[in-house]
Amino acid sequence: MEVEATTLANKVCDRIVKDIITGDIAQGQKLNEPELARIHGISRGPLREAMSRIEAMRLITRVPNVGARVVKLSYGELLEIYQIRESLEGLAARLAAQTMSVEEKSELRLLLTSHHKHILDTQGRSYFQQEGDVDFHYRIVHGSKNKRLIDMLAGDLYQLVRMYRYQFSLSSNRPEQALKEHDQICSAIEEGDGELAEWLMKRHINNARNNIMLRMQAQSDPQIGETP
Amino acid sequence: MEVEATTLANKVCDRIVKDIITGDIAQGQKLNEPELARIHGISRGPLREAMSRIEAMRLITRVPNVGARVVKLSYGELLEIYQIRESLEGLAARLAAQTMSVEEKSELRLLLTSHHKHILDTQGRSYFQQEGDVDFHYRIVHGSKNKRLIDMLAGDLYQLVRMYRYQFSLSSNRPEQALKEHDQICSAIEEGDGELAEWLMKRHINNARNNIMLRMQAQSDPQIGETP
DNA sequence: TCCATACATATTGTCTACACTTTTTACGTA
DNA sequence: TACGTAAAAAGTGTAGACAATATGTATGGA
Repeated sequence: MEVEATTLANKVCDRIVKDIITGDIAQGQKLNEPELARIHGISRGPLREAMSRIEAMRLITRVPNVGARVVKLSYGELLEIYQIRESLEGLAARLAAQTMSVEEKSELRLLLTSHHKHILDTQGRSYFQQEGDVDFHYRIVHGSKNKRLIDMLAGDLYQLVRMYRYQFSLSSNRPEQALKEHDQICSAIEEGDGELAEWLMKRHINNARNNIMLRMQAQSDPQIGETP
Repeated sequence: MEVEATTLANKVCDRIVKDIITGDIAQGQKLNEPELARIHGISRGPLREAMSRIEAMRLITRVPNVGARVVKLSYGELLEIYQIRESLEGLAARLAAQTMSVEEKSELRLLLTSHHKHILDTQGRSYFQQEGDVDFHYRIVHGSKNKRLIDMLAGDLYQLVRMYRYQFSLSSNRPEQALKEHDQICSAIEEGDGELAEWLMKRHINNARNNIMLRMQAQSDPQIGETP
C-alpha cells in the first residue's frame, strides 16, 4: 500500500477549509497566523502556503500587512452561485448524456434507486438527501469528462455550496420532488438526449434555488452577515 | 496618490503568470525554486506562496517533493474551455442585458464603433482585434454584476485563453464577422433582451470555436504538447 | 471632554539555515 | 557492455529569527 505523499501545507489547508465550511471558524473571523500555526502544530511557512490556496478558492480574503478574514456569506452571493451552477451543471448534464459509458449510466441509476429506498425508509424527512443530492450532481459532473468543468464545479464551487448548506441549514425539504427530477435527468442521460438532460438539469437547479429563496425569506431576516 | 500596498509574493506571482502566458516560461517546463527566487531577487518563502496561487489557477502542476511544471496546452483542453465560455458568457450576456446601466450600454456601443473604425483603418488584417475582442467580452462579463461569475471569467479562465492566444497565435482571422456578431449582441443588450443576448453570445463563441478548430486542423499536426 | 501625537505591542512579511526527499553520478559486479 | 547499488548532489519542505507594518494605548494639549 502506497502512502500518498503530501505536505504539511496540503494537510493543514484541507483541515482549515473543513473548519471554515462547517463554521468552526466563523464567517468574517480574523485568522491569526501564529495562533493557527500553533493549533495545527506547524510553522508559519507552510501555513501561509495553505492560506494562499484558501484565498485562491475565495474562502478567505487577505489584505497585505493586515491579515486574512473568512468571507461572509450572503443571500445575494448564494443566488449568484446558483445562477452559475444552473449554467454549468446544465452543460455538464448535456455532455454527460453524450459521453457517459454504459457502466456509468447504470451506476447512476443504481444510485437513484438507493436514494429512493432511503427516502421511503425515513418517511421523506431525509437528512441524507442532502448528501445524496451532492452525490448525484457529483457523478454527472464527472460524467461530463470535461476536466476543467469538473475542477470548477467539484472543486471550489461545491465547497462554497457545502458551506452554505452547513451554515444556513439548507437541506432539502422536498426530497421526493428532487428525486423525481433526478429520475427525469437520469432517464434523459440514459437515452443520450443531451438537450433534454440540460434543460431538465437547469430547471432542477432553478427549482432548488426558488425553494431556497422562499425559505430564506420566510426567516424574516436571514441570519446573514452582520458579524462586525 | 496612494501607492497600492502589496507583497513580494503578489508581485512575483503576477510576473511569473505573465511569463507563463507569453511563453517565456515554456509549456511543461520545470520550475526551479532557487533559480526562480534568484531571478526575481526574493527568497523562497514568498516565491512558494506565489507558486501556490499559480497552482490554484491551474497554470502549473505541483507534485510533493518533486516540483512544479508549467501545464501543457492541448487541443482538447482548448475545446473544453470554449464549451465553458459558451455557457458562462451566455449567462453573462443575459444578465448584462438585464442589469447594465444606460451609461454602460452606451460605452459598450462606443467601444464597438471604435473597433469598427480600427478595422477599416487596418483593412481587416486587424491584429488588435484580438485585444478588442477581449475588451468587448470583458465589459459584458463585468456588466453581469455577478461577482463570482466575473471572478471566474475575467480571472483564471481568461488567463488561460490569453495563454492559448499567445502560444498558438489564435488572433481572429475574421474580424468583420466577429464585429458584426458583437454588434448584434450589443443591440440585444441595449434592448434589454436577455434571452436573445444569451443566444447570440453562445453562437458567437461557438463560431469562434469552430474557426479555431478549422485552423488548427489545417496545421497538419498542431504544435501542441509533445515536449518531453 | 475631545483630539492628535508618540510610544508599545502585536501581527504580518521576509530571509536564512537546516532536514528530508528525490535525482543524478560514480562505481563495482555479472 | 549492461545492470544494480551506493554515494553525492540537487531540490523541496520546514522551522525559527529578524524586519517592516499596522494596531492599540497612553499621554499631552486645546
